[in-house]
Amino acid sequence: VEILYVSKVCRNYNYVPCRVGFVWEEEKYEDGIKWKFLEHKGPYFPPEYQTLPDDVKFYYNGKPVKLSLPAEEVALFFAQMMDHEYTTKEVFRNNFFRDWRKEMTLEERQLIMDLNKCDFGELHAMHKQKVEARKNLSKEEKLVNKEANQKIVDEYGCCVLDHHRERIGNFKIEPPGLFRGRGDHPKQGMLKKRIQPEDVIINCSKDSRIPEPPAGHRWKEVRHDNTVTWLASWTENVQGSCKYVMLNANSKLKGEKDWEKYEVARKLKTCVDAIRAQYQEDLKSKQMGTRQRAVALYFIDKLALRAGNEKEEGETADTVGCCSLRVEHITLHDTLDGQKCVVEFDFLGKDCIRYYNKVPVIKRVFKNLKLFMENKQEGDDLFDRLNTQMLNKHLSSLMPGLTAKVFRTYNASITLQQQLKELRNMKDNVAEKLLSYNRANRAVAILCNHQRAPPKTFEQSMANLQAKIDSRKEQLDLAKKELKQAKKEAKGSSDNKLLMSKAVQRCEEQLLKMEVQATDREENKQIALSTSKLNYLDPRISVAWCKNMEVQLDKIYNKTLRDKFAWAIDMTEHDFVF
DNA sequence: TCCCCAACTTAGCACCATTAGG
DNA sequence: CCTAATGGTGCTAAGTTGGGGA
Repeated sequence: VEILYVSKVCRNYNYVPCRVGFVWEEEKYEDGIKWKFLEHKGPYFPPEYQTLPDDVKFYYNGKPVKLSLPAEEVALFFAQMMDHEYTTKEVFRNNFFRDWRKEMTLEERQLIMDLNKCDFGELHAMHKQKVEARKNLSKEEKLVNKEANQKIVDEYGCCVLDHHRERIGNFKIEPPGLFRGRGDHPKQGMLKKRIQPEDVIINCSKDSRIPEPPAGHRWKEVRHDNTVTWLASWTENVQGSCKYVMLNANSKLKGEKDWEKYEVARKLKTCVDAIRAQYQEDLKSKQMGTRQRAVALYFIDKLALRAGNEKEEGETADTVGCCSLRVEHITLHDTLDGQKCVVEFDFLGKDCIRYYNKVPVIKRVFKNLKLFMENKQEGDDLFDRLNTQMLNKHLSSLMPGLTAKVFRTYNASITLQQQLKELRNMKDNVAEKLLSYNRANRAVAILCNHQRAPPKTFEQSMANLQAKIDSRKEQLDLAKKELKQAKKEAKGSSDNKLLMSKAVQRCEEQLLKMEVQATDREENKQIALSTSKLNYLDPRISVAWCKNMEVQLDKIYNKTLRDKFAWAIDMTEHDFVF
C-alpha cells in the first residue's frame, strides 16, 4: 500500500492531496516530541589511512625520513593543501606544526624541529597525480564508482522516521584533515582528528534495529531521545563543539520546521507596524538599555543585520553582528554626499564577509548613536547595555516566536514579493521574466549581504559572451540586409523569403537572450542568490509567481529546491500572498 | 542573573556532473 | 562528438536560540 505524505503543514491548510492509495493520518505529537520511531544504520565512516608507496618519500633537511603512520597521515594532509594559500600563512603553519608534532614518535619529534626544513614535494606530487588520474577515468570506471556510491547512499543515507523512509542529510562522518576556518581564524591549520565509533553517540528508537558499530568497535553511547531530531552526534576536537547527523532538507520533519519559520515571519507582517512604532517610541526612553535596544532593533529591521552574539576572543575570527558592534565599526557623518545623518558601517560579519554600507538614518537614531559613542574608544561595545538574550526576550514579549532572525526572514520575503510585483510584465518573454525574478532575488541578496567571490573565470567568460553577442549582431545585420535585398529585387520564391525572415527573427531572439544573460551575469558578479533562495524566501511567493507569470517552476528551482519545497509546491495557489 | 552548551539554521566554497555550443 | 562553462551538490564552518545550571 502506498503511504502518502500528508503533513501537518498540509492539514493546517485544509489541503487534500490527490489520493493514490491509503493515506496515513499523522498523529500530532505533544510538545517537544519529534518522532515515535526512528531506525537507521548509523553513520558511514571514511576509509582508514593507507600508507604511502615506498617510492614516495618525505624529506627533512634534505634527507629522506620514513615517518610513522600517524605522522605520515598528517603530513599528507598538509601536502594535499600546498596549492592553497592557507599553507603560506603563519598562523596556519604554526598550528599545523604544533599539532603534527603531537602525532609524531619521540624520535620524530626530536628530529623534526622546523617546518621550513620539511619537503613534502613528493607527497604533493603524488596527490596531484591521484587527482589527475581520477579525472581521467573512463566512462565505465566512473559509472562503477557512481554505482558503488549509490549503494552507500542506499544503505547509510536513508532512515525510517515514523512511517516515512527519509533521506539523511550528512550521513558521512567528517574525514580527518586540517581545520580550515574562514578569514583570520586563530585555529586554522589545527589537526581535525579522525572520529572513531567510540566517539559517536547513536540516537534511535528502542524498538528499532540498533545500528551495528564497525567490526571490532563499539559506540560511545546509544540513546533513545525523541525530543531531538539527530540520528548521531560526536564532539569535534578543534572547537569542542557538537556535530550532528540529521535529516535531509526534503524530509517531513525539516519541511514542517521550514513552513513554521515562514508562518512566524508572516505573523510578523501583521504586527510589524506596531513594533516599529514601539521602537521609535523607545528611542526616547529614559533608560539607556531601552534606547540601545531600540537602535539595535532599528538596524536589524532596516538593514537586516544578524543578532550578533558575543564570541570568545581568540577562539574564532573577529566578526560581529548587530548587538556585538563596536565603536570602530561605524562612522557618523552629519552630512555625507548631500544626505543628512549618515551612518557608515564597515565590519566583518558571519564567515568574515565584509559589510560596508552608508545609510541615512532618522535623526533620533543618529543622536542616540552619538550618545552611545561618547567617552568610548576602539574596542568598546557600541551597545554596552544590550545583548542578544535581552533583545530576544523583549521581542518574544511583543509576539510569540519573534526573535531577531525573524526580521531577516520577513524583510527578505516581503522584499521579494514587492520587487516581483513591481517588475511584473506579462508581455516579457521567458528570458526577460527570469531576469526580473533574478533582479528581485538580487535585491534580497543585497539586503542580506549575501556575497560570493567573483568566479575565477569571470572576466574571461564575460568577454567570451560579449564576443558571441558581437558576432551574432553581425550575423543579424547580414541576414537583415539579405532579406531586404531579396524583397527589393523581388527575387527568390516566397518560401525562401519566409525562411529568411524566420532566420532574422531567430537571430533577434538569440541576441536578446544573450544580452539578457550578459546583464544578469554582470549584475550578479559578486552576489550569491542561492543563500536567500534556500533560507529566507518563502517558497510560496515564487511558486505563485510562476503560476501567475506562466513560467515553469524548474526555471527557478532546481531538483533539490523542488524537493525541499515540496510542501509549498503542493499547497500554493496563484493568489498566495506572503 | 549570568554563562554555557545543545540543537538547530544559515553560509560560502570546492569540486563534480551535466550541458550548451563549437 | 568533444570541450569548456556552468549549475548543482556536498561539505563543514559559523551563526542563532532557548534552556538549564551555577
